[in-house]
Amino acid sequence: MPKTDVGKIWCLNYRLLMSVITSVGPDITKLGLETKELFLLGEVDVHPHPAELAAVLSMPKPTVTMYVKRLEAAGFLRREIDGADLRRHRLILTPEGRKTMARGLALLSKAFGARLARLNSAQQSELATLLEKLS
Amino acid sequence: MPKTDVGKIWCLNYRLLMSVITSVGPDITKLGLETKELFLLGEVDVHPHPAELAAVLSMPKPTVTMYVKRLEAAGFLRREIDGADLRRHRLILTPEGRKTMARGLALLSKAFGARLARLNSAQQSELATLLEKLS
DNA sequence: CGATGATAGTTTATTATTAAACTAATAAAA
DNA sequence: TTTTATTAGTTTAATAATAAACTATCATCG
Repeated sequence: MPKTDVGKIWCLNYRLLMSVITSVGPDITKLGLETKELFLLGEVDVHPHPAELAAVLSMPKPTVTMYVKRLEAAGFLRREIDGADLRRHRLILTPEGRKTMARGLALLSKAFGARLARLNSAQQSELATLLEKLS
Repeated sequence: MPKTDVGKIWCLNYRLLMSVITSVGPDITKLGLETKELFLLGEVDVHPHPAELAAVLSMPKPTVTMYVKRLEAAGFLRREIDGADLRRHRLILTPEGRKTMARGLALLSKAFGARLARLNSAQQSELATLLEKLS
């Protein structure tokens, strides 16, 4: 069996993601946030501190600052100062933010699902399993 | 078996790609190009026209214009006017560009390969096949 | 305790990206 | 053949993202 071309898998995967993002972008924007802001919202429950978010999402800290500022202004999240460490800000999704996040992720799932529809059911499960192992 | 959470898998996959990109970024920069410029170089053989590249890579056309300009200035590719259609520019990798592309993709493969190593050889082939159908 | 180094988050100044408008060439239709 | 509509690529003008430098707080060590 020929050795798998890692670079090729990489490029395919990259293109897939970018194309899904591009296709849902406009619909997500209609919800009142940008795609990357949606990703951030999606991680807030698990990683409520900006520094963690920057690390998990591979974003520079100032980028997180800016997104958080916008998301807060839009009423999707609020911040509390962490009593135990006055430097840290604990981010909390508002009910509105949670609702919007769910809608956004649903759009994303739908778009990704549309691609997935090219595969039969068994292949979809297989792909899910493989990607899960990689993450 | 529970129904797979498409959105969750998608987010995991997204984070995987971003984290790989971020980790190799500095090394790729040392080769004299940016990560996204490398992706572009990698598609030039198959899609030699800027408009196609924009579509395939989900990039706006002006972004391609700018990257091409830089890559040409750096000596990694050159352009010819397509005789059959004077609007179109055919992009061609220079030997130097091809060498640099190979090096960059090797860096990417190495970083991604570390993750991919969690799959056995058959699973890697399977993943490649599935992603190809999705792209 | 102080002092020194590290961390959280922000601000500022710069660079990167892109939407909108444009030129030039082709294709299609009248 | 002249419109008219499309397509390829670029330029310009504006926005988005980020590196570098900063403030404030915490942690460690003498």
